[in-house]
Amino acid sequence: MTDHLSGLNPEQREAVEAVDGPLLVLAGAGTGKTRVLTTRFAHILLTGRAFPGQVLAVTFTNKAAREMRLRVGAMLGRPAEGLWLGTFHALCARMLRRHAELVGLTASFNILDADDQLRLLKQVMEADGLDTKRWAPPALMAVIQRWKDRGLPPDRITAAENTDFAAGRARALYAAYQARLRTLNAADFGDLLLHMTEILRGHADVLALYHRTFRYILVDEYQDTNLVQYLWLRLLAQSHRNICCVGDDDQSIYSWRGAEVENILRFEKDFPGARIVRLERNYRSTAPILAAASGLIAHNEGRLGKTLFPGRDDATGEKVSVTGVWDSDEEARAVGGHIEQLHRDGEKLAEMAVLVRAGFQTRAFEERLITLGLPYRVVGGLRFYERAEIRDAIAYMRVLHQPADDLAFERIVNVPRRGVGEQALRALHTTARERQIPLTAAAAELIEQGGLRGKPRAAIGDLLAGFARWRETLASEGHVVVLATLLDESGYTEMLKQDKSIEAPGRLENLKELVRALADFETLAGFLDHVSLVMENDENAEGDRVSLMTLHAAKGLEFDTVFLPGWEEGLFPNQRTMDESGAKGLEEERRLAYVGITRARRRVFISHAANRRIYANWQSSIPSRFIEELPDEQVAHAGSVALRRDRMLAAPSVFTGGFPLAARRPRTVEAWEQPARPPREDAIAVGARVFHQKFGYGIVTAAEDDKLDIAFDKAGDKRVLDRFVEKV
DNA sequence: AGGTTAGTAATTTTT
DNA sequence: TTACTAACCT
Repeated sequence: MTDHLSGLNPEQREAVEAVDGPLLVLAGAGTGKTRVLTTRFAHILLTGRAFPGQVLAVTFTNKAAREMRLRVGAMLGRPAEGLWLGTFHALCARMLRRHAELVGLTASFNILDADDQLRLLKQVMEADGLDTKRWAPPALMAVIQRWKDRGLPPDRITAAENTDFAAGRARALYAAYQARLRTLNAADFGDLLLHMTEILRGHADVLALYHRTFRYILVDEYQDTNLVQYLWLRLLAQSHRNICCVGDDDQSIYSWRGAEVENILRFEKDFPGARIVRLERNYRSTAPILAAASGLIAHNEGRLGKTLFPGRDDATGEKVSVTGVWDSDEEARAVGGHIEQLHRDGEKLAEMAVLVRAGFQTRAFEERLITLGLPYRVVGGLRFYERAEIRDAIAYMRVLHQPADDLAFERIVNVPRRGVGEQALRALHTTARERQIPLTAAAAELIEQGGLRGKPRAAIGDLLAGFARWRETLASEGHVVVLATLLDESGYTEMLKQDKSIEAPGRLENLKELVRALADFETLAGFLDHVSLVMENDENAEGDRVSLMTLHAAKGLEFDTVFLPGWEEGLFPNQRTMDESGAKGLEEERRLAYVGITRARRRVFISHAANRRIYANWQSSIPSRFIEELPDEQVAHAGSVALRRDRMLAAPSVFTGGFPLAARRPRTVEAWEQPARPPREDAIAVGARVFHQKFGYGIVTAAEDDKLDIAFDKAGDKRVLDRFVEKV
């Protein structure tokens, strides 16, 4: 009976066993947070307090939800089914489909992604006669999203709130946007929470239904909740108050997305009599890493206050290394060299990560790793379902499934090019608006009545006939076959085959992958919901590779070795954050630094460059204040003494800007040089046509050992290692 | 309708 | 520097 409790430390055990009443678990980095949460879940079920369907477990990411499901299942000894376990958005979508009519939608409403949202909003703004050059749609989108984050529908926006955008037109535009969503039978991400909260607030019977259903509530990453998520939780928890929130105020790094740390700081006030358990024993990192992280985060005010201490006896280890380098190129070389050295000493590449403040920083490291021949993966970036070709294919499927999906139809009506331009589209829109019918219906009508002529008429007619045909294929052959058919018959694959750009072959591959992915779903509707809610991107996950990602993307992960480059004022802490959010922004940047350091089990390498290229020109920069804030005794300034003096002598004046290239001679350590490798067997000869993952197709112009000079069709002349190309 | 060019802007982004 | 958009040309 208590099997699942063995191996927990006293605090963890307390957090698991305090089942009744409100509980806040303050879980520092690496203190077994997930373990507590899953064990608590299993404990509730195993002690017979609730059936699986009576526990509501909320996470932020699909990944976290998947992991929890897996681990709960393992503890129960059977697959965990029938659980209300998922992300805020997925759970709300599931609930909202039951009560959609209460907010003017039907159960089969569409969930729009960021792209659709923006296009729709832009249309609304243009319809209102707003100059979208002067007033950027993304800016208004952000305003609207912040309102939704705070649980505010248009009618609850006060005049005082409404001054920011386009001289007070934001509220009216918001209302118009919501009206458009309703006519399209669609909801955006924010709506899932907003609608559900409104329903729970306004319909006592629905609220009572969920009070009866959910006897226990578990919440992960509570520090990242926004106001509407908090309201939703509070409504659901208000009768029994069996709510357990797990979080770490020191890891709150999403305030710019509407997250409010105050939610966690206020927990005791919101739930009087709440118990608070602190998890401070860290089982992940060495003592110096923990001390460095703690020393840094201590500079923040307004914390609930936790101190991480080593939970392992063997937690001695290397000091945190801080290195100053001349410029960003040297930084990339140094990091690459360290990675290579560690790899040669037997460390796994998959146990190393380079964590940067902003996405563009990964490029320098990518290039360096390519040169060194070290495999890597970039985490984040464009997700699979966000790629243009995938979104196009899905748009076709959406129209197939739901002919009234105007946004999807608009996306593909001229992709591939069919000669349908602005004119034709405007005619469709006009008819659709006048007759209050969807675009596809308007198109059919216009063709019938001769409202369209020439090329557009034939093209749109063909497309509509195509959809009719594909709908039959869907009925007879199923959704997997229809996608392949449709891509061929619409000319989409042909378009990509004709496309000579570097990306085209990859795009075709992605579409094949999409067809494969589609086979995992029983129905088209199920697949489309998955696409909206579970945008994930797992390719490249396999194999021993170095990880490159932003600090934000690294939250929740851990590695033996972590590289933290670019610790310079302006870049990290980021100037724009400080300009926009002042002292609060700085504290969030510091938490980001804290997250970065605490990702490491054994080694942390921080570096800062004296010169960095920003767009076209070089700029000199000074080390991040966070470096000074690290406790001295935990830090080893590797090689920086000489470099510091060097920098003082050679650094260009801020006023002169650039400096002669000759001064930029890096001091690359010899040991980092490329090790000799045996030549590969299927050696590629001069004149061979090859394909490179990053540079595309090209012709080999020279070969020397394992290095090839290649004239790429698009990317120009490059020298690359032979194992990165394949013969075609 | 579609391709070309000039001008502008450039974090982080769990869903 | 690059990437994207809006105006401009064919």
